Amino acid sequence: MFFVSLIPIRPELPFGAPSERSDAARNRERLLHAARELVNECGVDAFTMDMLACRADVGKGTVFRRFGSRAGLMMTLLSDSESEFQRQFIFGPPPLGPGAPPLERLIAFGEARIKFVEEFGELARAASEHSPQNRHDAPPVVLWHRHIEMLLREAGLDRDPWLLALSLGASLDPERVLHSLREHGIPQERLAASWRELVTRLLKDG
Amino acid sequence: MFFVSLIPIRPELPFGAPSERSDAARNRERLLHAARELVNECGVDAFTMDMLACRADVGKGTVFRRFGSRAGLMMTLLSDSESEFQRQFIFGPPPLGPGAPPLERLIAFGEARIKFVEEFGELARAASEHSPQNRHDAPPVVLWHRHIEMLLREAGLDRDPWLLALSLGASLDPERVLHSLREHGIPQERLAASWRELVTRLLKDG
DNA sequence: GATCTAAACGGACTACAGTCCGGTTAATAT
DNA sequence: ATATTAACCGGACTGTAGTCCGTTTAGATC
Repeated sequence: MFFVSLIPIRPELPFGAPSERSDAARNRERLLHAARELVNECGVDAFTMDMLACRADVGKGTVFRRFGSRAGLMMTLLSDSESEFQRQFIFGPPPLGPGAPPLERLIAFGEARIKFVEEFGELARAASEHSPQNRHDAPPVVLWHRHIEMLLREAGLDRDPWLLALSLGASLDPERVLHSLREHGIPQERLAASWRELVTRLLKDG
Repeated sequence: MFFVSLIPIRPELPFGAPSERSDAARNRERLLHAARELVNECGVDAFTMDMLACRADVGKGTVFRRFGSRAGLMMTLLSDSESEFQRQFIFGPPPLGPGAPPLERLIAFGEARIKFVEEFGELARAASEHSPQNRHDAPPVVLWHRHIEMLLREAGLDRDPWLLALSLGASLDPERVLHSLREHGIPQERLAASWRELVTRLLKDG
């Protein structure tokens, strides 16, 4: 059994916080506000960092100092939703949260993730674009990967559950799921059913 | 049973080929030669289209007229190896080719794909970068996706084998496999073993 | 309040993919 | 040989992410 704690998506101020300067704080708020506005107005894909700098009335350098990259900004925008999702599968009610048998939790996890992607997929995809590092090793990704691994272990799959979790996780990748939903028009329910089928077969008789 | 034919990776000259002009042919050769040279010299990631145009002593417009995009060029560079891979799992000897039971073919397919990525992964990744379309719907991808689907069907998995094949395929995605190999230092054999475990469990008692 | 300094700022600059369009040329017809 | 023309060519141009560095300023110290 592990000890899992919520992982902050974008750890602001690494440790002994020398507390943010007031102008910096003001600009961060302005930027986040403008970013949300712009994403609503023209969508994630048409959104550019120049537009953001302009709208927030701030220099471009400031934007990048704050968020590091376009992907970093997207992560920040996603951070609250991602935390909420984490909260649900770690502390929430069963079958997603603890209390249900591992197979049921896995099924629920897939379903929930698919819904998450339906809602925030564009952001999530943009958050890992142009960076395999972000895609595979970002804190939230690592966390739900470990979650799957733990459930596999509980279900008695002891043959390299880490890699197995990686494979399962792959099929829930935002880009893939989004592509199935949007490009192939596959309904959420069918994706969820396929996931259920997959993990059910996998966990059958330990 | 389907009728499968080799899919040309980059269908040169769409249909009623009006035959390429001689200067165009010359330039295509020059470009391919220069591209291979440059990829060898500085690696896929450092490779730029400007470098290519310069090295081949050709205008930039010509490069893009020929290959459409960076990803398109990478596909072209990959095309021969990809065709060879296709040949092996469609016509080659068992267990990869026809003749072995589906589970064994599936296992062999994963192993072969992992080796392929070990060798050509950087190219393959670059060929689908910046384009979910390329990543998921490029002809070779569609082909091996259908191959997996067929094997699943043969093995008696009739519950939405198309989507199941998509999920399995996801774990063989070049970017993922490459990331495991290079970033996490996971040896090829361990990936292959995990794949074997995955599909074996999945196909157990139809 | 004056001084100091590290942090934050802004916007010009670079790198790269991809587009555009006026000029050139290979192939064909005459 | 000459004319014709559709395909081809080059390279200047655009859009966007990300960097750099001289300037400004918040906030702490005296």
